[in-house]
Amino acid sequence: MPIHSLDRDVEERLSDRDVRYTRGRRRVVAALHEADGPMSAAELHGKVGADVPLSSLYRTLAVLEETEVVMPHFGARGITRYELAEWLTGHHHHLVCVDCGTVDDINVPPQHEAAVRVLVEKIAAAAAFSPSAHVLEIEGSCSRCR
Amino acid sequence: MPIHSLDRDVEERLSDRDVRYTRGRRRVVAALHEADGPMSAAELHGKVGADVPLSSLYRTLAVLEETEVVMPHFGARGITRYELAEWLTGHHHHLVCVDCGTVDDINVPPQHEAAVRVLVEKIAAAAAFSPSAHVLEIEGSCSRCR
DNA sequence: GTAAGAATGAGAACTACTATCATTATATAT
DNA sequence: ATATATAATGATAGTAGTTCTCATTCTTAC
Ligand SMILES: [Mn+2]
Ligand SMILES: [Mn+2]
Ligand SMILES: [Zn+2]
Ligand SMILES: [Zn+2]
Repeated sequence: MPIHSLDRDVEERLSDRDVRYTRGRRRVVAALHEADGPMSAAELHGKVGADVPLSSLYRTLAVLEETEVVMPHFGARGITRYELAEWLTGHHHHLVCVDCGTVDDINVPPQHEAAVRVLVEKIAAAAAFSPSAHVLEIEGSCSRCR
Repeated sequence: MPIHSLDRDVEERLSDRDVRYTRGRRRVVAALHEADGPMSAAELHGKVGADVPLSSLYRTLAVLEETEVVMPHFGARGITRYELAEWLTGHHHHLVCVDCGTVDDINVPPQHEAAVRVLVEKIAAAAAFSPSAHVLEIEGSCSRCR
């Protein structure tokens, strides 16, 4: 998705909720748009510039999470990373580096995704659990660590 | 797996690495064995008894993690939960409650597990990534929250 | 038993994150 | 355009979860 259309979508979502889409918030959304996987507060701090205070960054992330513009990811080494919500990016999965913790997005072709969904339904049904979503993460060593 | 055979396996693993299998460590392993999903340090503290200091509990968990008797799980709301490693429990997946964060083990019948593995291989291959493991978590509301 | 090394307990320290509050920016009304 | 109300921000203090330090106690090997 091009940045301007993303920006328009986020703008609309925020204005619907009477939340302002300020310069600081735009910078975070842009940084997440450029990223190729979820980013931690510290990583974002480096990317959007250290002049943005960490407290503001955390608050911005909290606001964007409440408005469902971003989603938290808790999958690696206990640090929270954020990514744009799937209604903005499309559903996808992750490659997680077991050595350094880096998380990269991976797009799954539709037929495989459909197969995953079917499997999840079957597995959940056997436990009388009705799934609202699934998370599939593939672990291995990233190119930097290999 | 019965507790005494689990205990024997852990004992052997630790003695192979010249690490002692002490009373405190046994209590943590037993608590994890009785649990039906990964447990946080706080939850374990409640279960093994508040007389065990938290610092000792954390250290015990660190030792058991280094020796690969337990594995950390980072999937819910940023708190680390521990479970017995899969060489002790068998490979399995998780049902994660999106409301309260509870994580429950779910066993996947072999044919479905095989299908998951095949899918993971295909998806990873498309990204030139060679997977060492996969994590499949099914999200929904647990029985308590429903 | 004694000596050496390992484990433990108490508490300090650290890191990621959250809350507070005074200041600044923005939006709306006039 | 100015005034007023409200929202966002920055600096900083506070909190929760986790790790580190070090003195003491327990185990193991001799
Ligand atoms: Mn992602
Ligand atoms: Mn489990
Ligand atoms: Zn890596
Ligand atoms: Zn629940």
